[in-house]
Amino acid sequence: MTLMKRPLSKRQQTILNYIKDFMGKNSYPPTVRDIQTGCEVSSTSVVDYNLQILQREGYLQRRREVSRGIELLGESAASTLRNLISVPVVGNIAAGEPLPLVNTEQWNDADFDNVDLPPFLTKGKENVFALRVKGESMVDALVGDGDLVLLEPIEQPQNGDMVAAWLKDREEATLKHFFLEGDKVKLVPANSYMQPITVAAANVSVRGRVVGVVRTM
Amino acid sequence: MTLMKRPLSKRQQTILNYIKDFMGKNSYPPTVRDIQTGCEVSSTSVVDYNLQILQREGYLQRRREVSRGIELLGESAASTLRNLISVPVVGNIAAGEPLPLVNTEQWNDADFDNVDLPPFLTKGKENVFALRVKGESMVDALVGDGDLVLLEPIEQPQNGDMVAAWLKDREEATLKHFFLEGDKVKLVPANSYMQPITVAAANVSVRGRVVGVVRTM
DNA sequence: ATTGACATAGTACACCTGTTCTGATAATTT
DNA sequence: AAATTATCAGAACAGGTGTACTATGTCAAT
Repeated sequence: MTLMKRPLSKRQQTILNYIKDFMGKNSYPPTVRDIQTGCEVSSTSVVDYNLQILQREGYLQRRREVSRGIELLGESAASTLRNLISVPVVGNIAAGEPLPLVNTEQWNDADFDNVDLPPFLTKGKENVFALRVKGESMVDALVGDGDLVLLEPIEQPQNGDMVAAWLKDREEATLKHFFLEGDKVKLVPANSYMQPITVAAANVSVRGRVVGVVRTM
Repeated sequence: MTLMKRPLSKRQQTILNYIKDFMGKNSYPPTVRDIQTGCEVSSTSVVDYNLQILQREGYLQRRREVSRGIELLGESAASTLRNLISVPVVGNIAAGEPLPLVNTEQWNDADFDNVDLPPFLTKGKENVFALRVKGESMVDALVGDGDLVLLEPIEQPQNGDMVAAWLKDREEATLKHFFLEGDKVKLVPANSYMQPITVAAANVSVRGRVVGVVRTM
């Protein structure tokens, strides 16, 4: 979830996300030197310096006298749960805004805000990512402003998959059921009150298969 | 299903319980010397010796090369999961089907299917329950067939809350934003393309406030 | 009594790890 | 430009921490 405290520097954000990721995987907190190498910092003192700031800003608690004495606070603490999958929110999805390209291999979770979800919401997949919906343009997919769409990176969607696609000529992002019909693609809304559209296959750039939607109020 | 393990000695039981307790309180595992003093053992080697046995018997996993490299396994790990909230799916919500009454106090989670959700989806509340949506009648709330609606039991909704309500005369369940206007209730859909309705307050039976929606595909 | 597996003590060592110190660089303010 | 603050780099120290080693005690089976 998006943090709304005083803005953290990029390095502080990276460190915080690294700690979350580490604790999710290892059940014990990282050492200063774990963070140093994991975040590619050149000195332990820099880690210590930024940990002090993260503590002062209330993101974590330290027990200076003991090793690995880091405790995450607030929302950050959720990621200490085992079996949860940390999903990076890599960008927004809106009608006029291009869909961000996701490179599953090279992205670093530490660079994004993360949400921690149970496996049944991510199909157990490790490489699921999320997009935040801006605006009301996805209502025909039963998705509203502020919702989180969970996507599995996919190249070749199956007919019937709900996909996130970029329509090049319309300059529009959309969430619809995908059907390949010859050299055309038929896109069917999730909301049966809306009408399907058919466009040239070359005009459609699929970015991922929708595996879930999450909304909080 | 439970594997018949070899019985643990009193000291091993003590150590195992100490580790659980420690991790529950501190969010990081104890050191060998923490265990030594905490369990009143006279030597670190004795702790090490018993930890080897606990590992061999499958109660925990050790990362010998790192400090505090203890991970609880099996049932022992349950205490690490304490932050996940188990939400019972107490029934369905559909246009013609009455909303099930939920008695927060007496229900037994074991009687229902449960989903385990991270706190950010349940507002951290312990008594959230879920309803499975049947049919397409909730599309004006951006909720489709099969979706899971998360509800917090509530008696007196605030104006603007999204609530699950039963309209007595129409015999219809619905999800809408609630506004009390004198002796009437105005119900506004989440989907701005749909129209609000206004009904007599006595005709509306509110069952809970919607805190989230979850959809998997 | 002897043996051998199990369990416990005490001690010491080597590496892990948090911390501190000094200094340098970058960004921002005066 | 000068001053101030924020951030980073490198190195070194001190105590924390896992582990190894040896010795002792317990107890049942032989």
